[in-house]
Amino acid sequence: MDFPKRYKHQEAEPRIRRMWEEEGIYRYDPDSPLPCYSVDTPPPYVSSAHLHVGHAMSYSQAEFIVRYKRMRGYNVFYPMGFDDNGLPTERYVERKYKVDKSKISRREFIDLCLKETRIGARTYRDLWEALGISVDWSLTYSTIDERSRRTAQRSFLELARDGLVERRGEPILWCHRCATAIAQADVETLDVPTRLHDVAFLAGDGRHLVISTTRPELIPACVALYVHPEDGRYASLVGQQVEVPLFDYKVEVRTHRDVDPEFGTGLMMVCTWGDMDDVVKWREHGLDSRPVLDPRGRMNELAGPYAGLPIKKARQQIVEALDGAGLLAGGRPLDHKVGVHDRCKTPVEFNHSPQWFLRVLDFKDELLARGAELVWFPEFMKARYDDWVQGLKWDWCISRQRYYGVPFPVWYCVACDQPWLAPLETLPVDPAVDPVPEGASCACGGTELRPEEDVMDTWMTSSLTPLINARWAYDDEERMGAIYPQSIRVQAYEIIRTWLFYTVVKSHFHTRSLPWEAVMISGWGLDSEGRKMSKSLGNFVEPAPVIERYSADAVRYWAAGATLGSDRRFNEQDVADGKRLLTKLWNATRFVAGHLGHGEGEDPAAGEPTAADRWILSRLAATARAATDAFERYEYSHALQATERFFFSDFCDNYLEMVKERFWKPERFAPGRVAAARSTVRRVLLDVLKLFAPFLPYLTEELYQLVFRRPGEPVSIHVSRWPEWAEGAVDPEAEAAGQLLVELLTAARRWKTAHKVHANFPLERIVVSAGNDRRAAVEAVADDLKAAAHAAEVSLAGGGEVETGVPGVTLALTLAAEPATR
RNA sequence: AGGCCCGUAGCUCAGUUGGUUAGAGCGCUACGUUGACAUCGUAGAGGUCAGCGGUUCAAGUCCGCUCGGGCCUACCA
Repeated sequence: MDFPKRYKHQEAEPRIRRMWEEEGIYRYDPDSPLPCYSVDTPPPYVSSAHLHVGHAMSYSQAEFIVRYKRMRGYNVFYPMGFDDNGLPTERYVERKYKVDKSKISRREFIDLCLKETRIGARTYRDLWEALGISVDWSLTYSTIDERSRRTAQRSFLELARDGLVERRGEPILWCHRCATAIAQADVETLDVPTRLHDVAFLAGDGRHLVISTTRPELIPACVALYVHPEDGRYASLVGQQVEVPLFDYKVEVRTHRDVDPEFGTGLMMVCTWGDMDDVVKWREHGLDSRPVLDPRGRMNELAGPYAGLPIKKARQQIVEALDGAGLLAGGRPLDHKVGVHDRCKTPVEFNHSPQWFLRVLDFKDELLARGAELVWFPEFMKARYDDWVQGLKWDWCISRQRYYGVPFPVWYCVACDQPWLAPLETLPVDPAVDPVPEGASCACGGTELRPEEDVMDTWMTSSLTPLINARWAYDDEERMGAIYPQSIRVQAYEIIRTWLFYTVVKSHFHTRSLPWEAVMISGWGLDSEGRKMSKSLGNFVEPAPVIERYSADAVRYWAAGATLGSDRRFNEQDVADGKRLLTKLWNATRFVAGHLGHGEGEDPAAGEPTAADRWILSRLAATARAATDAFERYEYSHALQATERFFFSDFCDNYLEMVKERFWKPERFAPGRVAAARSTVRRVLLDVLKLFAPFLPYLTEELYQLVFRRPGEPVSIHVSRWPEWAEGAVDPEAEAAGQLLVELLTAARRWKTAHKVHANFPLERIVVSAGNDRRAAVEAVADDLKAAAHAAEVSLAGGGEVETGVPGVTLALTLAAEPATR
């Protein structure tokens, strides 16, 4: 048999990949009678060029499960998507081409986005393919393609029809850098060292009323001062007007129970809108509005001499002016947690403008119930969902003042400003370029319409991935029935509050169901110090060179080491361990292949099995069961661990040593014994390869093709059947016998080591001493012991002096010759 | 401030529903091999399972508290 001495992954992996592609083994078959296992996998942002080994880790982990399910006989529906719309892409294009939306036309900007999108998609696909991710590329979607636009627009129209989407003007979270409204989920908090300034307001009696603020630039936006209603110090001031420092107007002193009398001086400045508290009081008490910031974050004319300044500059100058006027009473540093836009880290402000909202606040209970209905792997990740839903404060703002995204299918009546919604049959539509649909007219009678210019939040589209996959927007009932709700959503934990939550929302409203039956949450790949990988920290490990050096299988091996949902540090040593496993598998198979003969040993029941054969078959069954149980719990790492332990310890260290003699000197054994060795070793090794196949798809495929595949058998190990075991295959008696055999063999090897001879050194005889209760057991393994220890004779008698791991059983050993001394 | 996760050998981590003497890989030391093995085998050193208290015949595992780390959420105007 032509079996290369070494496995060369650089050559093998691309070749095997081509074979998979030609045979189409990962293709979804809509006509298959098999049960469907459908996967909703994250469409990565293609524009960011930020892939590191952590991404390789989480995609691999999900894929272990997919491969397992495929081998269990499921008709797998596994599409990849590319998320190429929305702010991340825009931000990337702005940075790469040094443009922003004020300097370039909408059309040119979108063209750049599309261009980057295509480049990014290619990079991503190359990596997923190299890693051996078994997606069906014919099912690929992108979040800006026609199907996704139609799906997102239809979703919008149906939600609007049902009163779940509405257009309202209110203070909304706003990013000045991106010049757009954003949603609560787009905000993250950062620690920002800042300064708390004590500023004096002037009461009518000339008294200084000192308030503490981190936002002195919002003094011109001040609309009231607040005190606690029972704070005696200020009782006489309530209802009075006080002078705003530096700015020539007055505000009223009011009361609110939220004010903490212990904080600062117990006086609180309320502005047009520095934070959520300001919004609440503004709404509750009908306060005036003094918005001082324009949409780009500059002070407007209400700021008087400071008009035109950006926030930070205005703050600095106003502080100086206060100081100069003797109105700065003090200050101290403060570690402030500031809400920032997650995409650009710009502090979030409030802006009052009309936006589209999807109502979620009224449905918290229903959404929590959906979360409880979903099966979570691991279970503890559900808490993140519950916490997020319970903490929601805003309806979902879905409109963005941006260019590159799915347009709203909306026009406005020029006469009355009411929105006019495009009919379903026109979708997808882009009001910015498409003509107004024929016959469109407003309920007020107006016929002149202007297009909506905003685009949708990117999550409006990606929250529909299960419905995009199911071709919901095309009323494809066959596809819908086959794959929806999907079997599994796979993703990492940081987007539970966004992607997972929003997808649950959409499916709840559109199909009154969950989008999937279960969700599998992966952890993060961290650097060797346990830090998050990032370009700025310089701890970014790109997957491609690691794959090149150690193979994709070895990278996957590393990824499989993280238990479900937990983070894993990246160490090259772990990948090297994976490479070592590949070498060991290669060599073990090479050895076995050399002794299988041709066409022999096909029948697992052939021959006369020895105790060793029965033992390894029982261990195999136990291992397959453990791995299968683990996979059913999505604990891929436990499945690998069980398989690896069996392979190294039971199979290589012991069983192969036990059968060597039957392979080397078959003439000394009954033919049935030799046949049993061949059939058993073939059976066990094939099943071992199958148990490893989800983790090491390339190497196991190569070995399957080299040694095991026969005409009429599956074209690939990855579409072969997962190992099964018969009732009673795990045989306690066979295990006990094997255990005894291993103990005796170990004792014999230890003795040989002590006598400075190698493990295969021939023995003239082994005399086993055992009590009556163990004699029969020893006799049952004597032949295997003789072969494994390379002894000419094994007999039972008294008087052994060599201890074994079995109480009461001792050995006496005699070398067949004097060891050569050197 | 609240929630979740974590703290086990020098390093990276397993330890299922509580059950002998706490494990693996790597690393380290010694010896021996290399007739599947850019290897392998055998043996060894190395652990107050973060700490304290509780439940129990029995706790790394369950409960409470403390300390330390990470993440999430909410806040100090």
